[in-house]
Amino acid sequence: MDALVAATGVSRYGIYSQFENKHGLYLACFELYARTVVTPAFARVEARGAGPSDIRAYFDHQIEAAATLGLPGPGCFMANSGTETAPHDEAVRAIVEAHNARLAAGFQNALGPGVQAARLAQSLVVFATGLWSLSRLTTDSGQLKTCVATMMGQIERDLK
Amino acid sequence: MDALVAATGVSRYGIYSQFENKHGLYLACFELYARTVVTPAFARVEARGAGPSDIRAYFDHQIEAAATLGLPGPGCFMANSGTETAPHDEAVRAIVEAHNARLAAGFQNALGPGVQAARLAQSLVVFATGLWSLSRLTTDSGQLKTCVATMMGQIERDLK
DNA sequence: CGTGTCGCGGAATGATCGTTCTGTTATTCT
DNA sequence: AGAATAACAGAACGATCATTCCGCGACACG
Repeated sequence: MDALVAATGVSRYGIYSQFENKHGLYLACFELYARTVVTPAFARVEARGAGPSDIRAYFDHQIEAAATLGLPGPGCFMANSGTETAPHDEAVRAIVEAHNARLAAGFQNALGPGVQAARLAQSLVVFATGLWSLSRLTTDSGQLKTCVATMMGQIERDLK
Repeated sequence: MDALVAATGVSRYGIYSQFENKHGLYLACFELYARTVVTPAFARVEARGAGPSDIRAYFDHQIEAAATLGLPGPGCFMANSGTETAPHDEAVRAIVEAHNARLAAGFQNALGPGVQAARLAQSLVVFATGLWSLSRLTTDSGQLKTCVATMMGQIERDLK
């Protein structure tokens, strides 16, 4: 909380008058993150008429952004919370699972209908989770991009 | 530390006489985990003459074991530490990166030589990281197995 | 101009946690 | 058997952290 006060310039009083406690603030962060980070980045994948190339662009753009801010980076707030706090916090678990379901739906939107596309979409959620996790360790954005290219190349080949 | 004393039956004195401090104990856990968990589970992938089916068996067996102990489970100690502590702890970062390199080498051993196999192996590391992360959230082992089947199906098709 | 309210900085509070210390018991060696 | 060592349980200490409290200043409004 001290770090938060120092970084934001908001007083403890101000924070505790807006949020019940630290946990409430934490939960509020998910909504903000989903609206200001996930939605803009994922919009093209969720748009009508999206295709596999939009998935590829989504990954590449996110990697590029992370590389610009400096790798290893903070990764994805949703993915981090999924491994760190979700197992001990039912509210967080529900949020992260809803987020993963959103990702799966978005991927399937871009991959087209069919059971095989659904399976691929689910696998892409797994892949994305691992990718953001690795982005917290590696300094090499090229390695991440290669993985995306490999994965997407397989998927595009598979869809034909 | 209290939980550790209660769970192991070892006294604080005993713990602190074997390890310098909590961090030293934590680092020692990685060696134990690698030797008693990773090595036995991953042996068939690393063995000479291994093939893609051994990778598939490795994943399926790990999922089965996790489901037996109860899903959502603890996931993988290496993967968890990679997202949680490695970013703030250089020693942990080195350990987890070495582990990931080991995984990549093992996967490539089972996929055969060639630059494409190397790329697939790297993507499998990403996939595995995401898979253990998801195993901390889901209660459905079938979902995890489906992802493995999808991923391995693609890879085996690609190698031909 | 005075009064009341709001928000602030920062000190107090209470809990938790890693680590150390103390008195006691078990064990080993002579 | 007796002395010395080792190991233990649990109390004590110091630090950190979330949360609350308090005194002060700024601003609004009568």
